[in-house]
This record gives sequence, structure tokens and C-alpha cells, in this order.
Amino acid sequence: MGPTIADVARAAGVSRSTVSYALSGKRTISDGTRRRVFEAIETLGFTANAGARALATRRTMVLGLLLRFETDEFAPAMLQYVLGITETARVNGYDVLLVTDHDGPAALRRITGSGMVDGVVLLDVLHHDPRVPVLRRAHQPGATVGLPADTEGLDVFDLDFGEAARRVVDHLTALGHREIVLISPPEQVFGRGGAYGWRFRDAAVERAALRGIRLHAHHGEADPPRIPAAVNAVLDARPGATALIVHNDATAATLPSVLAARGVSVPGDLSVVGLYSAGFARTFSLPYTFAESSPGPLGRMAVEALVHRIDPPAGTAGNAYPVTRFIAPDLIDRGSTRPAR
Amino acid sequence: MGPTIADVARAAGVSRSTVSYALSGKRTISDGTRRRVFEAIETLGFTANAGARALATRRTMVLGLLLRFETDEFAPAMLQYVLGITETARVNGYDVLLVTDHDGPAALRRITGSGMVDGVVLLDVLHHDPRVPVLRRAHQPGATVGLPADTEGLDVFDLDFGEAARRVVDHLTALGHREIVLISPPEQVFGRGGAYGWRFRDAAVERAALRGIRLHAHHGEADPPRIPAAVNAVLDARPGATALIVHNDATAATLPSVLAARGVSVPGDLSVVGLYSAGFARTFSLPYTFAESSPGPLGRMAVEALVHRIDPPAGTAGNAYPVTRFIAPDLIDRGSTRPAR
DNA sequence: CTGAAAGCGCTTACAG
DNA sequence: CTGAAAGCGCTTACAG
Repeated sequence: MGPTIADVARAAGVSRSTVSYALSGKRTISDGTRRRVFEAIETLGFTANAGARALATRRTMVLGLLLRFETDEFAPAMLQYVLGITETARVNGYDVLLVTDHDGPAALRRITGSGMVDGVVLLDVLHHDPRVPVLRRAHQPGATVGLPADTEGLDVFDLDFGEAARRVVDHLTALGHREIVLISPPEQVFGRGGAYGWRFRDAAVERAALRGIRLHAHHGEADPPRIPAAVNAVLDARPGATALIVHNDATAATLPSVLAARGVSVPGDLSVVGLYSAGFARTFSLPYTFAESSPGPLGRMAVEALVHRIDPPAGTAGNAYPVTRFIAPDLIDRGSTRPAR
Repeated sequence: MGPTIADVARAAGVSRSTVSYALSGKRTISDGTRRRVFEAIETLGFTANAGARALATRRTMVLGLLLRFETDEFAPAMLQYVLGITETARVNGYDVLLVTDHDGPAALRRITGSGMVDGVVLLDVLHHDPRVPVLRRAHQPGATVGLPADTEGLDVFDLDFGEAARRVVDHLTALGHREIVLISPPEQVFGRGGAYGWRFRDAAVERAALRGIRLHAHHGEADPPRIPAAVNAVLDARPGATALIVHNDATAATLPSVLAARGVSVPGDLSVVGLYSAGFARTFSLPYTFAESSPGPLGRMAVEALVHRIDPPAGTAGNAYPVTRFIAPDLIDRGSTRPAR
């Protein structure tokens, strides 16, 4: 299609290898030669063919990004991760192949087996995620955002959901709240193996027990139209609760209007704490105090780990042990909690 | 890394070309040979190397998808397009390279010049979009979602924003409304060349004039925290208005809570019509009658046009003229409008 | 400082 | 029905 390295070499009056080395800088070139090469590149509009380069170098400079769009998950929350990942990839010279196939394991086999990518980021990882064993057997390194049961061979990054729960419960306990409602992710998410759901819930329950307070955990609804009724049912069932923790994106998104319709003022009648990202809060104009879920930093860390595995920096052991790293969530105070009456 | 076609050939006791033809089905293979080949493929876990195949066939089976994430645009609305595009791409055998670079023209030059992609979809196209001339000069076909000033050489798909405006205005006029407020995209979007903004607004203004009714067009705010005050200011300034048209994703997203806080009931005090997608309405629990912006179909059409350009179906002229196609929006009645008092 | 040539792993005319 | 070989466009030891 376009000009090849041979065209450039001819135009510059040098060999193809000289053009290649001028491009890569892997050996010294005289100033005059370099100038002629780059002039030829410029006038011809040459860009090296990616397939040929990949074949020769065994590097595609592409990262795979695997997403799942379950209908009971809340898509806008995923966007924050995607942006952090594509941006970090570019900064490191990588493009991103976006894969949203319903059959994740097959898609993963396809892009790794064919060598389309130099590494893979798995998003929204389940406790027993069928993509994980496939990724482990692949010839490319893999990083996940989300904690699988077996982290063998993967670099794993996730929010410390247990710590998030403890901080949120402690924050409310310190304010004197003795009865708290928690709205967790939908039951289907737990059933499927969305471990972040029970990691947060179980830690919250345990902490509440330790503090001697009552914590009622309920699943939220997945389908937006059903959320208002579900929230109302939960609050009706727990009339003594003075605080609400929302670990459920879809519920958080619609909570302001549900509470307004119910005539509940925050924090006057109810203290509210969420768990989501600042970007999410901005998108949905959520006015609540929240534990920051840090999608940007998590995506960034996953990509950087991948990049280091693909190309270990000089002086680093290329075969360093896999890493599992948790981010401790910040609690961002927006004033939606106050001392219990 | 993994096994090559030579390994398969050796294991099956045939030549490499036979393996290749067994894979592509481009010539007849005896049953026995075919079986041995596929057994070898299976036991070795062979997948053809994408770079080598691309080099030989000049086809990568990858489509580029170019997004812009301006801070004054509302990211969740973009997701609907992305999903329609990746899904349609997969159905047609293509993967998607997601490109979110701030420097769109450079990114486009990079992925087309290097032959990483067989075609490109441009999203969120501006009136004078700097990516368009780059795409026109590329060796790969391009399709856009969104209408540029110059469509030369591109397949273009967009909502018929003029028709959308006319339908919405006529709907309200028929109900007896004589004074209407329109909230358009932010001023920055107009300034940058977001033609969908003025295409809708100008058609609405024209139609209102034709019908002899008053229509006040205002720009919405881009920054979510500023939206409530902006909406209140507009409604304060137009006390006689009985209907509101919202062509602004960020404003639509937060409108229910703003109107609730203002004590305005819909449609009792105010008739409201939006312009967005059903998926967007679901995500934000928007209860309003709306003109469907059809991101799924538009993304699908763009990909299908691209696929046909890349591989013209047998019996089709491969050099068919470029297409510019508008989708007429459906008006989905959610009961948020009623006869003017 | 530079060039000639092998090799990366496929596909596809060409031959039989 | 099948094989030997050229070619796709790069990179990189090997030589000088």
C-alpha cells in the first residue's frame, strides 16, 4: 500500500538496514546519512508496517483489554478503568485492543494465541474467572484489576474492599450510629463470583460486630427501574437505621432522586456513605461522602506492571515474582454524614 | 512462541501450504488429510500468527475506533456507540483497536500508516474535524458517526438532528404549547464545531417560527456541579414556558433531581422532551419522553459499511459511491408531556 | 559508520 | 488432491 523501507532506502541512497537503524537508533549513524534518511521518510510519508515489524521483533506494541458487559452490571462505572488503561498504555507506547466478546476465554485464546498482543489486562475479574486459567497458559504476561481466587502467575491489582468496609463502618460508628443498612451489589453478582461484593460486605459485618453495632446487609437491584422500590423496601424494613452504606453503582446513581421522593433528607434524616470513584460521583452528581474506588490508579498500575513484564527495565530481574497489590481507599468527606440523633 | 504452521505440517505429515489451505478452505483437501491437519492443530494448540498473516494477506482483521474524551462531553453517552461497534465488528470477524489519543490526527496517521487496521470508525465527528482529511488520505476506508462538513470519500452515518427537532417541536405544538425552552449542548461544543448542536437547534428555531410559537434556545453547562444553577436560571428567565426540550446529556442526566428540588412536577407543571438513547435513559433512570438517538444502529451501520468497503460482497461494485445516511429518530412517549394549560 | 543476507510465519500462484 | 518456493516488509546478527 504505502511506501516500504526499501523505497526509503532507495530515495536516501542507503541500505534498508541503515534506514531501520536510523529509525530505531540502535546503532550510530552519521549525521548526513541520518538527515537524508529522515528527509526521504518525510517526503514519502513512510510509516513502518506494523505486521512486518511484529513478525521480526515478536512485539506488537498492542495490549489486550478484556471487558465483560453483563446486563446486571453498570457500564458507566467501567469507563473510568478503560480511560486510565488506554491513557497509560499510550504513554508507554502501546495501543489497546478492546475485546468485549461474551465468550471471554475464547477471545483471550484468540488474541494471545495469534500473538496480536504483547500482554493482557483483565477487567472485572470473578472469583473463579474462566479467563484466568487461559491467561495463565498464554505466552504473554497478564495483569488483572480485580482479585481472582488463584493469583498464580498474574499481577493483580484491586481495591482493598475489606479495608474500605472497615473505614466506612468506623467512620459511622465514631459518629454514634448504632444501626446501619448496607446495600451490596445484586445477588446475581455474588452468585457469579463477584468477590468484591462479599469482600466488602463480610468485612463490614465483621467490623460492625466488633464495634457492637447492628449492620443489615441487603442486595441491591440490578435493573434501574426496580431500584426505587427496592431501596424503599429496605428502608421500610429497617426503620431504626440512621445510616446507609451503598456499595452498588446502579443504586448509588439513582439514590438522590429516590431519597428525595421519599422525603428523606441527607444527612438530616439519614447519613449516607458510598463506594465509587470521584468520576462516577461527578457523572451522576452524587453528593455523598464516599470511599474512592480508584479506577484510574488501578488501571494505570495494571498497565505499568504489564509493561515491565514485557520489557523489564535494565537492572531489574525480568522474572520477578508476581505481585498482588491492594489500594487502600481514601474516604472523601462530602458532608453526607453527621452524628446520630 | 507458540507452534508455527511448520510444526503443524510436520505433525500432520503434510506441507505447510496444505495446512494453510485446510485452515482457509480455499482449495479442496481430502477428508483424511484434513482430519490429520486439524488433529495436529488441536494437539499442538496452534493459532496462526496474526502479524505473519497480515503481512501475507494485507489484512489485519482489526478496525480502528477513534474516540475523543473532551472534559466537556459526557462520557457515558459514548459507551452506547462503542458497544454497538465492537459487537458488530466481532460478528464480522474483526477486532477493535481503541484509540483515545488527545492528538487524534497523529493517532490516525499512526494506525493507518502502519497498516495496523483495515478500516477506521471515527466517533463524535466535528464540523471541521482535523481527523477527516487524514482519514481521507489513508489507504484504508473510513466511516464516521457524525456529519463532517466535507463527506468526500467517507461513509457517513448520523442521526437526522433536523428531523428530530421538527418532530419534537411538532409534538409539543400539537399539545398546545406556545412557549418552549431548549437546552442545547454547551457553548464550547458549538465553538469546537459540534454540528449536531446547531443542527438540532436551528431546525427547532425554524420550525417554531413556522408554527408561530416562541422557542428560547440556551446552552447547557458542561460541568455537572454547575448544571442545577444553570437550569434554574434558564427556567427563571422564562416563566411563561410550558415545555422544555433537553438536547444535552449532562443536563438530562441530572434533570430529575433539579426539577424535584425546584418543586416542578412533570408533566403537571412542565412538559419535558429529551434527545438521547434508551440505554442512556435506563442508566440515568430518566422518565421523560425522548427522541431516540440510536447509537447502537449508527455504530452498527458504520461498521457494516466499513466491512463492505474492505471486502466488497461478490456481485457488488467495490468502488460504489460513498454514502451519507441519516436515521430519522423515533419519538418514545414516556408520558412526560401533556396539553398546555 | 554501513551493507548484504537470513529470518520472522504466514499465503498463494505455479506445477504436477 | 498436494508440494516447493517466492514473497509480504520489517529487524538484526554478521562482516567489513
